Amino acid sequence: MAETARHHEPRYGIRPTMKDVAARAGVGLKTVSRVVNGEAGVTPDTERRVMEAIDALGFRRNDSARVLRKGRTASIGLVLEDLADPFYGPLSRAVEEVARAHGALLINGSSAEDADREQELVLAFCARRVDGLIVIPAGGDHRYLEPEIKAGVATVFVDRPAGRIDADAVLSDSFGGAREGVAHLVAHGHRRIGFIGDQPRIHTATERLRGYRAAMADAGLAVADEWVALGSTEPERVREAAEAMLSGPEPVTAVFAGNNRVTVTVVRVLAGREHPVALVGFDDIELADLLGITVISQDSATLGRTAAERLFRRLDGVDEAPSTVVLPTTLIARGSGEIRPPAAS
Amino acid sequence: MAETARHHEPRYGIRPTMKDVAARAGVGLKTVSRVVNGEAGVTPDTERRVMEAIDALGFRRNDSARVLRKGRTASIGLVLEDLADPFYGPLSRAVEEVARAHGALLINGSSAEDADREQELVLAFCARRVDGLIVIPAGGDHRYLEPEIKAGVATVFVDRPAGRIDADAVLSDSFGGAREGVAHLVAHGHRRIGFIGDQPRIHTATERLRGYRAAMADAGLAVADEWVALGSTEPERVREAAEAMLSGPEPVTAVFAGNNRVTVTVVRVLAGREHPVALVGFDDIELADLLGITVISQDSATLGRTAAERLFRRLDGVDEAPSTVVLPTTLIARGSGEIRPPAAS
DNA sequence: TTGAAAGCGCTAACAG
DNA sequence: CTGTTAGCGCTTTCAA
Repeated sequence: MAETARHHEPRYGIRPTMKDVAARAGVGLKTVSRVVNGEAGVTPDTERRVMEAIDALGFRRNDSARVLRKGRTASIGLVLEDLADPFYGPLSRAVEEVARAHGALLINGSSAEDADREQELVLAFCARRVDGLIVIPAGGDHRYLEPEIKAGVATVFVDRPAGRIDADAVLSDSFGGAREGVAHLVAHGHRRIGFIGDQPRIHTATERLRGYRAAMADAGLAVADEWVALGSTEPERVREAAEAMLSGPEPVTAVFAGNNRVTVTVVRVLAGREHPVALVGFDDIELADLLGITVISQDSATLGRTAAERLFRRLDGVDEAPSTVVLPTTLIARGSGEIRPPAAS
Repeated sequence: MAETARHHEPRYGIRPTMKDVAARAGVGLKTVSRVVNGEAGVTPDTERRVMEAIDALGFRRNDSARVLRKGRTASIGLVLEDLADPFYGPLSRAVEEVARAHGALLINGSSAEDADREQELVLAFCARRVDGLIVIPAGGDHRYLEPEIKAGVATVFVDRPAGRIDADAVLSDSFGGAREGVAHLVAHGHRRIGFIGDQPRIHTATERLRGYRAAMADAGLAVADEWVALGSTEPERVREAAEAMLSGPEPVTAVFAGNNRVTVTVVRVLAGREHPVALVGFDDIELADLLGITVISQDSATLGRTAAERLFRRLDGVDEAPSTVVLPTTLIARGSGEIRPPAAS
């Protein structure tokens, strides 16, 4: 173990290669490769010697070189909006599990809802030669992906469809879910219902708004402009929007919240109010059961798993036309959505 | 756009290389490399021709080859326990932000609290030649990392210290936080306080238990065996543990929950009970403000950011002895921790 | 300003 | 069963 000649110790930052292992074990380079990759055709004795050399040297195969030679990286890239959002954690984890089952690693990136950043991440992943890409798009134009897809990078969009290209997508039923949620409020006697959602450039936001309008139309109810607020999900903005539609001569008696961020803030606003206001939110939230929040639940883990499975099916060579899967949502009644409007209303 | 000779179209799955770009632009390979990497010494006219060829061919530099030559990958690996746990989302996101600021990509993996899986992930990351590693350890022995660290892979442990090697670590003050939380309960009149925590092999679990015992000792209170339950954070297990210590002849009048998973379940258990029981939980939880849950808050994003900054300082060549940073926790009183024990107690 | 040649560490193809 | 050679796509070095 202890070497006397200090300059013979492995230098810091230098990694042994297969060549080094081969020299130490007194075998050929290819034999080392065989052992490292568990290929057949190596004497147990030779294998043992190679193994010893590997351990002694602390050898670890350089996958960059391997990738360069083999063409495949056994890794996939996931671009989402914000890993810190509790909606994306389970999604990301589900993707990871599927990747793991296929022996692939996951590279992650948050676009922060910025189209340029999305593109930057996607292209960086492509430069790393990920085998496939799962994208929750921030931008609305994905033609920049055409050369990549042509080059064989499998791509699946999740939560929102791709823009201006034909690609696989796995979505939740935003329209249907919102429609059901708003219909639920209508069924409990509400006539003046507000909608607070994310920015209109986000597909799910407009789909949910469409669902809201459909439900109102189904019930023969007009929608006042002041009842609809699309924009950032920053707490201040949501708070202002909520307070605006809850005051004035004709306040709403119920609110439909367009996503988990909005719901959380609306719950806080409503908690500080005298008269109860009904609420249904899109996306389930932790502890919503204890707070009695009625929600339209979408399972983000299923979204991720479904997308990842589709991706690997493509990587396994399945060659069918791109298609879109829409996953159903579930209404979970817990109280807040069953509050009736004040009698005078 | 439309090519008539179908067999002249780029074949599916084949990517253009710098050589292809060079041929098309009528320049040398190195000139393409210069343009792609924004190096000086290229005529604007030449550059334009190269750019055109790049766009026409849909060329994207192969970073595997680049890495093989340069030695650095501009990527770091993050191994955590479970990306779906809301505690790790912000941590991961914070690491990502720092990495981004340093031009590095993030490879992510969940160990699922399994030591073998942790090692598997870490070594896979090392094979990809990540420049650095941020690890939330699941296992207790990290000697397998010695060759990697010797080879120059910067490594920082987060949330829990490394086992059997000397390495940088960024931790929360589990001991001090738990001690403060339990002291808070004592200050509100409690004498019989339960502790429900994670598995004893997890460092933070035992540290928090130590803090609990210290606070009890500080107050001159004995701890009955039935008041302490360490184990899985599965809801059923936590529920059973909570119900056990809340029943019997001498039930606890307050519970200290060892982490966010435990807190969530305990809150559910207590919600179904007749008499109020005090609760302080380690980790803040979304909507805990609305539920009035008193917590010992630790900022997981700060944990991640601090670790990542330290990692990049190492990568920038700072060469000091490994050290441990302990971040303070904050008690946030919201009601559940200020409930007093029943008078008869 | 530009390009030719060498080589990073590995695997594929082929020989012995 | 084992080893040799070529070459993946890029950057480095050096020469023009």
